[in-house]
Amino acid sequence: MSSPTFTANTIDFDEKVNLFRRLDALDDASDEDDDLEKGLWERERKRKAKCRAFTRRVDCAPYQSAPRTPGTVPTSSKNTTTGSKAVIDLTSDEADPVVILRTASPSPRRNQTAPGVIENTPLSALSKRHPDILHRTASERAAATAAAADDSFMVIKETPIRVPDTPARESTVHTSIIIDSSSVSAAASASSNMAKKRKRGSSAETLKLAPKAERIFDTFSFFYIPNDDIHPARRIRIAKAKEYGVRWVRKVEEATHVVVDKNLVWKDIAGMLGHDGQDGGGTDVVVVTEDYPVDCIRYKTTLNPRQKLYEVKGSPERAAAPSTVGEKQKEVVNEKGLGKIVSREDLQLKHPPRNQRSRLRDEPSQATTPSSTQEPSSHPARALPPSRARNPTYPSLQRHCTVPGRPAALPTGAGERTMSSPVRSPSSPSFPSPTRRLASGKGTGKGPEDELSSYISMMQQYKDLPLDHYSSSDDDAKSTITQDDPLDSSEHELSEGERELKRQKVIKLTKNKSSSTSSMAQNSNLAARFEDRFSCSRGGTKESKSSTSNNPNHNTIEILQKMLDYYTRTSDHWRTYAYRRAISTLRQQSIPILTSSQALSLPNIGVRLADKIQEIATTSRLQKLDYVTNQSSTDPVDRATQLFLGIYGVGLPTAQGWTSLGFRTLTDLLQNPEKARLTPNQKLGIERYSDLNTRIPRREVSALANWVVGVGKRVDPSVKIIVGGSYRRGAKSSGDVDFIVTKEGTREGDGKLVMFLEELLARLEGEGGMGCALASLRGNVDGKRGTNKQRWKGSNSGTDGSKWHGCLVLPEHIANTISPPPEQSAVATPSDGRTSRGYNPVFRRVDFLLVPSAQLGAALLYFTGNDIFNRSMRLLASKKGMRLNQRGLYKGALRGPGPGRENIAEGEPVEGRDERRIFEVLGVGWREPEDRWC
DNA sequence: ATGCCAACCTGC
DNA sequence: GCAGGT
DNA sequence: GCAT
Ligand SMILES: Cc1cn([C@H]2C[C@H](O)[C@@H](COP(=O)(O)OP(=O)(O)OP(=O)(O)O)O2)c(=O)[nH]c1=O
Ligand SMILES: [Mg+2]
Repeated sequence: MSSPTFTANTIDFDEKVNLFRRLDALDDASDEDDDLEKGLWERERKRKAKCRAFTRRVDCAPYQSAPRTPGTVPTSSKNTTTGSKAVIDLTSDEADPVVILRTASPSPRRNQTAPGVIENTPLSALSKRHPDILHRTASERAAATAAAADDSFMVIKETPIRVPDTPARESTVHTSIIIDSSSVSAAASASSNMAKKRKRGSSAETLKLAPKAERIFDTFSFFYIPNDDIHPARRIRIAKAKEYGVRWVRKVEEATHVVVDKNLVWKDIAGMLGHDGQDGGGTDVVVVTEDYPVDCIRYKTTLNPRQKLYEVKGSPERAAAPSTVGEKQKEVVNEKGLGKIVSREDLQLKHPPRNQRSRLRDEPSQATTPSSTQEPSSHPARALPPSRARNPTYPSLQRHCTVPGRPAALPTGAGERTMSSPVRSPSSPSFPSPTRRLASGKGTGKGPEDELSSYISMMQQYKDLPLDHYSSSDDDAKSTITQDDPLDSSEHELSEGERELKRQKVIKLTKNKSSSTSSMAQNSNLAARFEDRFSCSRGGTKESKSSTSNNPNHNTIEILQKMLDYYTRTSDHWRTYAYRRAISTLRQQSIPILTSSQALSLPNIGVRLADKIQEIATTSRLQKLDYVTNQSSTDPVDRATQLFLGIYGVGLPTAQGWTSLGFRTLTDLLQNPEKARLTPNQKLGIERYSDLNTRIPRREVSALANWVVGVGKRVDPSVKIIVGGSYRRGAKSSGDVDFIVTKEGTREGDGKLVMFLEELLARLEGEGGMGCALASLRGNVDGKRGTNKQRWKGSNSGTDGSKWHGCLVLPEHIANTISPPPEQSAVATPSDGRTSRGYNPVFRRVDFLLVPSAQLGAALLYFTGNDIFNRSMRLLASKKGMRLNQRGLYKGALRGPGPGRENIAEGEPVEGRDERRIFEVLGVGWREPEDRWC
């Protein structure tokens, strides 16, 4: 990407270029333009394309036909910005901007409805006392006066900048061959590893079954391709799988799974899959690579075999890059590496690449005591790929870390400054392992722990080779003898030996310590549990997020979190994803991460974030964050974008569309209905901008909830109303109130709960809790939607509306019962739309979830959140071949592998009623609602 | 280069 | 089918 | 954004 020509301090603020364009330039982020996938991700692709169309990046010239000059930015309506202004007060706490709506016109809040009410909004309808105000959706109410159609507001739309939509994608076919070679060599080296283990493995010929509970393959039968155990690697795999209960069959038809050698591609095996070879495997048999059983064993779980991870190359389902068998197989390189011995879980290092070419061949120390692991190979640089390896004691080398595209024009790059300054004394090496290792006496509990995690790391790197998780001491004794087998590929044998030796040392150590209890127990101690990699398994309290936390990287995390929040606002999905993961690993560290190389050694932290981490650690600031913060609070367009994003019902595309039309304030929008095309909900969002951006103090949530529950009890005492959401997690303030409504005996489809809700809402309104509906229960009643997917989603078929979504106001008499009353209208101006006296009615967002009794557990899980926790749980479920949604946990759900991600099989329900059981089935330890902050 | 990915719901 | 929401 |  050509370097941008601006400097940060010479930005022309009048330039009608929005924040994101500049960020992209500053970023030198290579935008991932092509998502071949559809659905949400396809949507995202289009969104990005559109965003770029708005921002018209002049700097990515290759594809655009005619780069437009900045002057051609549509400045359609500078006239609309006159007259009024909305001011954001960023000084208020909790970062909830309070917007004061000022208008030039003397009586902005006019007209015959209630003061402060805007025509054609839910509120206006409410104030006119429509009888069914709570039951009809806003649009229905507004239908009568629907605005006439006018010209499209997407003026920008056809300033087509020819977004580089799919640049040069065809080349992937060829490049894939090269990619192939790497994986082939990886497989080959793995195989050679296996060959080494053959001798020791031979002792395991006597099949011993794992304990029954551990036999994850009990109902499986594997057909291997090639279906023999000639190759030592495969023989061991097969034996291993058998120990976990698999049946090794000789005919494809009898198999539940076909396990394919990694050197084979689809077309090699298509013929063996029977008549339907090219039909995508019409039969039930599942085709996986050899990695699948290994991973299942490693995680002691039946994983979802349909993940891309386990897909045979060239599979027809997803048009994976076809490739001839990688005959260009490179020479197997020495893949010793793995110097790190002392990584603890909290210091877990990145897995070194498989083909690491490290030529260092430090002879392994032969001593058997743990302290002997002190050999130089434990230097962290060994764990890094050569291109990344650097001498951590030379600050100047940090320049290697700088992003190539980082604009030189960046004003006095803080990163540069910190790097040239001798911030890091030699006494603070980037890798703290020596001290830690010294601390690890052999008798202490810590020493073995370090050794164990090094073993874990090795397992993860060389997961291709099945490990003797529960091999008996005899096996180990043998293996120590036969550790080196010069049979194959002499060039890496020594490293093999080293690795082997270390592994065995670990095993010995373990055995010494835990005196060979059930060998499986050892295994579970050794292997990081599959579930533990998901954030839903890790702790998380609201305190653990707050600044009172004693996390050593607290400051870094906080700043990175702000970056995450920023990118979330920009809907930059994948960057957000990466930040989340990086922050997650950072949060697990027990020591401060101070240098970039230190950070780089951690998983999910790459060069860009590592640089940022170092910058934060040394300067307590992050230039880029300062820049974007300043930008979004200074630049008029960015300010407007942020302002509009605060409107309920407005997202980034809409907000950017408005700023492109020249709108800058809320009144701009209200005064140009033709162009702004506000939906009814958006009108309410503007009208109640402040209300809906104000968080609700906990005690007020309690008051509101008590009131609602009380009224509900009078409607039907057998209906249970539970408050979920952040309130259930113990939050001190909530953005809304989430109610779960359920009743024993209710089933999907019977309209009992719907009727209850209608009655409840009517009574609530009658008691002064005026409100409005934002989205009503539609419930798939009308057959408008009949596609397969929809029907599947709507397994809540029939008249089962499930969620109601609207606003309520705490009635005054209820509000008065709150201990410190909620601010009696600071400026008691009677003309200000306040009810009377001083009461200041605030619209509060409220959600009702109607739940059949058999789904209460899943609904609680869903509605308690938080959102990240939910997504983590659901991801975990899907990785295990299950599906989790608000109705329940399903087993055997198949989500089509392809980009379409259709739901092949709904799956059979496993659990929905008991929240606790869902945790159990998923293998996640129970977490109290208070501990579900992720 | 390309994958990564929660699973739904309503409004328009 | 997209936008916005939980 | 990171990892492969
Ligand atoms: C926003 C969101 C919520 N949820 C679930 C988890 C949430 O706890 C629950 C309610 O949603 P929210 O009310 O939006 O979130 P919250 O209650 O956790 O936080 P607050 O109201 O204080 O802002 O719905 C999702 O599953 N996915 C989502 O994207
Ligand atoms: Mg909530």
